[in-house]
Formats: sequence, C-alpha cells, structure tokens
Amino acid sequence: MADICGRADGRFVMAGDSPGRTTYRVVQTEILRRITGGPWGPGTLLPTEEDLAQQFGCARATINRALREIDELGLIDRRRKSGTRVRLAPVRQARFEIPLVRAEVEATGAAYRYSLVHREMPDAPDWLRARLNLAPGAVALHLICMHFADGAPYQLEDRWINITALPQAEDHDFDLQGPNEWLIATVPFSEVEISFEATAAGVAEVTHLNHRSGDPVFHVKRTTWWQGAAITHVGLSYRAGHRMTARY
Amino acid sequence: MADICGRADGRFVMAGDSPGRTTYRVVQTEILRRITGGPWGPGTLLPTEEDLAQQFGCARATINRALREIDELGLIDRRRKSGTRVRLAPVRQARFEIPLVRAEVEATGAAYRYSLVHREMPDAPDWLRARLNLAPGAVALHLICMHFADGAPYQLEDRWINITALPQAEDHDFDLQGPNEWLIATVPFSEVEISFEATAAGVAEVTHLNHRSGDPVFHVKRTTWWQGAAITHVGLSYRAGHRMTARY
DNA sequence: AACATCGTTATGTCTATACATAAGGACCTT
DNA sequence: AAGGTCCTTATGTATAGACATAACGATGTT
Repeated sequence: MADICGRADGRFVMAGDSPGRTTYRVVQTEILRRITGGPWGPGTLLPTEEDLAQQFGCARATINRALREIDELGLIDRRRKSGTRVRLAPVRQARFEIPLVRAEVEATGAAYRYSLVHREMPDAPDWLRARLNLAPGAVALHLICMHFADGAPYQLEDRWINITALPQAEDHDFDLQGPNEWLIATVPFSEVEISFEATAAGVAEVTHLNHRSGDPVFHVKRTTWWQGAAITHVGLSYRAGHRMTARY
Repeated sequence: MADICGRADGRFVMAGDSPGRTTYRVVQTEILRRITGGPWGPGTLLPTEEDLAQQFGCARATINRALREIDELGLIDRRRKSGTRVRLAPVRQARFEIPLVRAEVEATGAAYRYSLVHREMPDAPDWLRARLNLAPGAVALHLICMHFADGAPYQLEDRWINITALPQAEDHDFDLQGPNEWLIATVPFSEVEISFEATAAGVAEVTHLNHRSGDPVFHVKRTTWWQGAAITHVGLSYRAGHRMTARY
C-alpha cells in the first residue's frame, strides 16, 4: 500500500501510489488506523476538515469524502460547528446479502433443483388478509415449493401471492421456475420486510425436509410491497443446521 | 417534496426546495422513480452523467454522487466506457443494527436487568482453542450471564474471553455490568463474525430461559477480533418467540 | 435566572475544470 | 478467424472556490 510518512511538522506525505490507491482511500485508511488503534480513541475530537486537508496536503472535498464514508460505517459523529468526534460506542451494523435460493445453493457447488409441490387458489385466510391488506373474501394464489441441493431437500417455500395486485400470476406456470425468480423479473424493485426466527417443525417440514416433529427450524418470513401495494408473503423453512453468517 | 417538472425539450426544472432538499437528493429521487416505476426498467442503459447533468441543469459531480449512492443500493451497474445500466435483478441486501441487549430491551419500554450466573477460568476446550486460535493449555475466562426484560428472562449469554489477549478481563468485576458493555468500552473497534441459527434448547436454556428441553431457540454466535487477535466468543440464546426484523 | 438575538464556525453541498483509468470498438496484422 | 494496437468514451477522482446551514456560545434583554 501507499506509505504515509509522518514528519516533524505534522504534515504527511503520500508516497508509492500503487494502482487502486486513490487519495481519499489513503486518507481514509490512515484516519481509520488512528481511530481504531492509534491516538484518536473514543471521544476524541478530530481536527477540522480544513486542518486535515492541510496536514494530508489535499483538498477539503477529499477529506470530506473520506470522513463521510467513515461516518456511514458508524465510527464517528459529525456535527456542524461542533466538528467530528469519535463515537464512544460505534454503531454496530451487519449487512446480509439476500440471494436467490438458486444462487445460494449453487454457491456451495451443489446442483440446484426446483419442484412445485402444491398449487391452489383459496379464499385468503384472515392472517394473510391482515398482512397483505386484502379485501374481505379476496382469493390468493397459494404455492408450496421445494428447493433441492444435490438432490437433498434444502428449503421449503410456502408462498402467497396477491392476485388482485398481480393478476398475471394466475396464468403463469410455476412448474419449472420458482415463484421468486418470476417475481423478481416481474416486480424487480420492491420494498421488503424480512424477519428471522426459530420455529418448531410442523407437518410440512416433517414431510418435505425430513425434520422430526418439533425439531428447531431456521425460518424466514418475507413480505413484499410494490408502490405501496402488498404483492406477496412467503415463509421459508431451511433444512437442519442452516446458518446465516455475516462479518462487520 | 420539491417538484420536478418535465418540459417538452426534455430538460427538468427543480422547484420548491423545501428544507433538507439538496440537488443531489432531488436528482436521486427522480432517477430512482424512473428506475423503480418509470421508463427505465431492468436492463436500460441510462444517459451519460454529462447528459443527465444537462437535463437536470446541474454539475456532473452532482449526478455522479446521486448515481454512486444508487449504485451502493445495488440497483445499477456502472462501468467505465460502457455507462450505467439498470440491473436485471437488483442485489438485495438487508442491514441489521446490532444493538446492546440493554438497548434492545429498553427500546421495547421494558426495564432491563443484568445478572452474572457463573464465572470460572478453566482450560480452554478444544473447539474454543480452534476458534480463538489459542495456544495448547491456554486458560480462558468463561462467563454465563442473564439479561432480563421487566423481570422475565430475555437472553442467555455464554461468553468466553481470551485472557492472553485481554488480561485486564481477569481482574474486572462482571457482577454489575455485562461483559459486552465492558468489552465495547475496552475494545471499541473490533472485527466481528456473527451467525444466526435455530438450535434445540439444552440444559442451560431450560434452566435459565424456561424453555422445555428440545424447544427451538433463536441462537446467535459471535466471534470478535481486534488487530488480528481473537478477543472473545459468545453464544446468545433468546427467549421463546424472538425475531429479528429488517426492511430494505 | 431565564430567555431571545446574533455572530462565528465546522460541516454540507455545489460548481467548473482537469486529469486518470477501464474498457469497447475499429483497425491492422498474422 | 485470431490476436494485437490504438483511439475514443464514460466513469472515477481531485481541485479551488463558493455559498448554505446547523448549532455553539456570547451578548443583551426581561
């Protein structure tokens, strides 16, 4: 990496700019180093952007960008007039990528297979009507699907689709393609609420995922809106031992 | 919000700038609107930054910032020379804030209480030595703690601390303050790996969380490093019915 | 002491301009 | 057809300079 050389007068010199090493990144790295391991512990008031620009020998806009991104990480607190302060307790946040099941399976090197287990279009049950804000007596498309990894059950999908908002779904054939992939192609930019919990295996999980009744199941519920209208609600049950992992 | 008025010549006029409405935000909102509901569906090649700057009547740097942030959302794909394209399938990502248990409990309006259940300093078991990269025969500080919400069990914490890396931990009194809060104050800027899973209630969960044996438990495992050295590993078991929720 | 006013200051944003850099495409060679 | 060279183009970054805006703190008023 580009070296940063401290000098007696407090100025810094950036040297050896290897490819990919932009000024704001070098500055950012150095500031992060000072915060996380160096002289700028929690609570420290940083020099002003102008001072830092002087010290690093760059424009204030460059310092501003470096600090803005560190702010987005949750490590510092920036306020007009008061200046930039290192947070006492950094705001911890984890980012999870939510992949398609297909991608999730194929990323492990396993072969992916999909199958539609069940399809019907009953009156929407009360809990679903409440969740998707459906009219009384509305019908909804109910799909149960299985996703396999190398032939073994991987995920059970229990999906409801709002036919009023998405009438095309009624005529679509979900035998070959999972509803998720179709939905993403049809309604690409939706709002999502997702939640994770541990549930006990019921009849469906016992039948399709080879769980024993009452076994712990990693379960995801997801509701999707588009332009204010609820489109679909899905429950995903994973095979035994499933984990979600992230770093931050 | 500030209105954007389309004109016959394709130019746009920004009007009615209410407070907080900056140019790049207005531009961003309008571009997002065109992508998510308007003419720029998946696969569309957007005009160049220069063209957009012309159309919106602002500088290219402003367009650049708006597009850069949309890129970070995972909605577009930007490439030099090729230009900016709307992703066929947006990259879905959820952000979870990882709060302190105390904050988590108090956010629900409940009163928080902490208690130390158990403290010892045995030889580190093999699985822990592997995880924290400890020397053979190393000892580790083992703490079991409970977190209560309005007097009811909320979370069981089973923590191991690397005494070699953090010798202060041995002398600290964890009777009043949870190890998490102490660690955050002591080692504020650490790297973390976190994972979620569904496990079956064991003896500890039955004893402290009132689960029945084998009940599903929402379980979190977290390992923390600082400057390359593993500091601590913790397992968190939640009371029945716990959920983690996010929107994106 | 409580409160309103106002100047100062550090960050927030915007602009015009410049140069850097990745990469598509045309052209030429083998 | 396959491969290499060079030109062109759109994004990526950096800059100086300017004005906007939130908010601390001092000053004056009730």
